[in-house]
Amino acid sequence: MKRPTIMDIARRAGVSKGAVSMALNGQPGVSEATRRRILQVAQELDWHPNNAARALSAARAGAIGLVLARPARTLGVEPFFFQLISGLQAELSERRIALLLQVVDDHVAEMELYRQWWSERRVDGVFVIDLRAQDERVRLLEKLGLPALVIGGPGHHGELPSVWADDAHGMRSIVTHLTGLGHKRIARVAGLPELLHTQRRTAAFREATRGLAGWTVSTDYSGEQGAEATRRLLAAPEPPTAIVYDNDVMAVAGVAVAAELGVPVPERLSVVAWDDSPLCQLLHPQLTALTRDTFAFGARAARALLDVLDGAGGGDLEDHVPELVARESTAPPAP
Amino acid sequence: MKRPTIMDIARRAGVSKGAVSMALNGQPGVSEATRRRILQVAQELDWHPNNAARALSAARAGAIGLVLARPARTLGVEPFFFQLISGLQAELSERRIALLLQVVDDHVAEMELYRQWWSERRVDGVFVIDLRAQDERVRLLEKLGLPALVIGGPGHHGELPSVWADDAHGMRSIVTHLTGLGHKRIARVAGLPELLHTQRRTAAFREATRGLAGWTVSTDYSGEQGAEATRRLLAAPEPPTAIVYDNDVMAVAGVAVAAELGVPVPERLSVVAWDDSPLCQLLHPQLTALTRDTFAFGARAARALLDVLDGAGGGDLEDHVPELVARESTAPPAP
DNA sequence: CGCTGATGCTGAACCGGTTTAGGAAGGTGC
DNA sequence: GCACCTTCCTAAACCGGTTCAGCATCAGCG
Repeated sequence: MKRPTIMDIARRAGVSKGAVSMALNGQPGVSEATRRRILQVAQELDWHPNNAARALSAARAGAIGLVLARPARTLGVEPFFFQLISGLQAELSERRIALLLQVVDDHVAEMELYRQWWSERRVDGVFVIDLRAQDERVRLLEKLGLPALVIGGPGHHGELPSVWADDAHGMRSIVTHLTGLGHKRIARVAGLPELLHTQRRTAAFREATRGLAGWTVSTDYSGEQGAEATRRLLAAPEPPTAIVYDNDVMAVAGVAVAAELGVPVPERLSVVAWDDSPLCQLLHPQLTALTRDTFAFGARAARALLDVLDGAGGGDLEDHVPELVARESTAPPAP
Repeated sequence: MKRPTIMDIARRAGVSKGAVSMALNGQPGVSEATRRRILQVAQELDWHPNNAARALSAARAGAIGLVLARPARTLGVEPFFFQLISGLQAELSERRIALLLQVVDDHVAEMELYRQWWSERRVDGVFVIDLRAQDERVRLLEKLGLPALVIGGPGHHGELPSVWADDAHGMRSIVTHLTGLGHKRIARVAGLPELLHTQRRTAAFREATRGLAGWTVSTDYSGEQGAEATRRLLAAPEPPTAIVYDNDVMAVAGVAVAAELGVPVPERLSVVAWDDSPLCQLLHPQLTALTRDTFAFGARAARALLDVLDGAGGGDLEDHVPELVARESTAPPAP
């Protein structure tokens, strides 16, 4: 099949290609009558702009990049990312902007990719996730002048705009729920300690458990390490009566370990998952979880970046506060 | 920061831009000495080709598209897709080809997107997944002449090349394992019945369970429906002694339901998952599963599509046969 | 020595859009 | 009647690459 170009339209409508371009982009410079005629012809021919040509002359790529730099093994299982991507996508596709997805091994490769994308003009901007303290990526993106939106703030994202949820509030609501039930020995199985949002949750957890026995162990977010951490916690001389997990996958693994060790949930151990997913409701008992609308979060993030590209917006944007859904995995501790 | 163009290199090397282009692309037409000088200058200036310009003149987009047309809810949980995408990616990025990912609601939207991508020349080709019988997408792609690789054959993919795994063999190895243990009442919780690979597995299952009590129930691949199906199966007057699940998520849900109903696994119910994942090893008992190297499968698929774009290859390509890993969730049936 | 062919390079056309300088036509003010 | 301003449109330049016809240069050969 032959693709029609702007010249084909111009010929059929009996005008110059410049006029066609103006008409199709809603620019002033053509009469209303001519504009209608041109649009009519464009529709007849089923014309769509050649993306490369437009990108070349208008200096926009029509694409946004997203790099995932967690090891594929830990990624695979987390519903969070797919929800986020779906949300980003939903917003971008309305503006006919594509999402370039790339999975890399580490931050070095990620930064190399930013350089490459920038110098090839492949993307108009990028989403940055899993922010760390003094994150090098922020400096690089600022230096390159590649528009970027940091998903997960606040703080440490320099001049880049960011969208974030209130981790501290979420953590407080979890601990309040547990202490309300009477728990005094609360452990937390955290995700990657170098991530900023992990650090914020850790600080909030420490603050909220002041006066109680509260301690945090770190993992890489994988189910394996979640299981391993749970095993160690429950084997301690004075095991916790409640465990808070930093994601749903580790919580599921934790419940499995408890069952294996003969520790009934919630009778002798309460479990809370950060991030909800169908998984949490499949299990027996169903997991108490902190839910957030990740799809909507993604959509909001995409809109924020688009605003930046349009020259508007910027700065920090706080997302809705996540909500705790109490299910069957939390109960008062055994006396 | 200012991006250098091919003209900047030409000026600094004292040659024409045509010569620079030839040198950088390894085309004949320049002497070895000049080529080295040009490459040297390009490196000094840290030049990278402008993707849009290259796409416009060379009529290649430098990108491959992948559309996911399952509802986001069922997608989120499956490790399979992330593994597949990582594999595709790994191969594509070596050739500096980007992956465009889009999540849509249904096949209609998917086909619309193919039209759009085609007319905008956004991609050089696409991967097609979740093939159905008499799939309309195949006809559309053939009509458009948009290069495509069907992941999951054989059959029903028209003239399009395809990469696939032997579902029938996998199913036979599962049933053989179960009958070898002595099972005579085997149920199967299948995925979406309209998908071709589901149909192939169903046919193979029927064939392999000939002479036994074997039956299949359909789901949408989600954990919820997997749980629901399990509940119904176990409530029957003569429940199965083994259940084969079409993915890991449903198998996990099934085990949870069994626990809830007080049916011990594997003593009174054996469980096998099609597709392995860390999830299967976290559970207690660990799940017997059919494992395949999805990452490698993705990489192979990407290579196959690249071959097609290069004018080579085509036709059917069979992937390695998946392998059954026996763990703790299968055992002889209760007497 | 003149012819042939290969080699190495230049200059220009081209891909399909966007943008801008400028010109024709028509209306307005004095 | 003439200067001046809008409105609507055309022609051409431009984005940054690739490709190709054609021109010099030089070696090989009869």
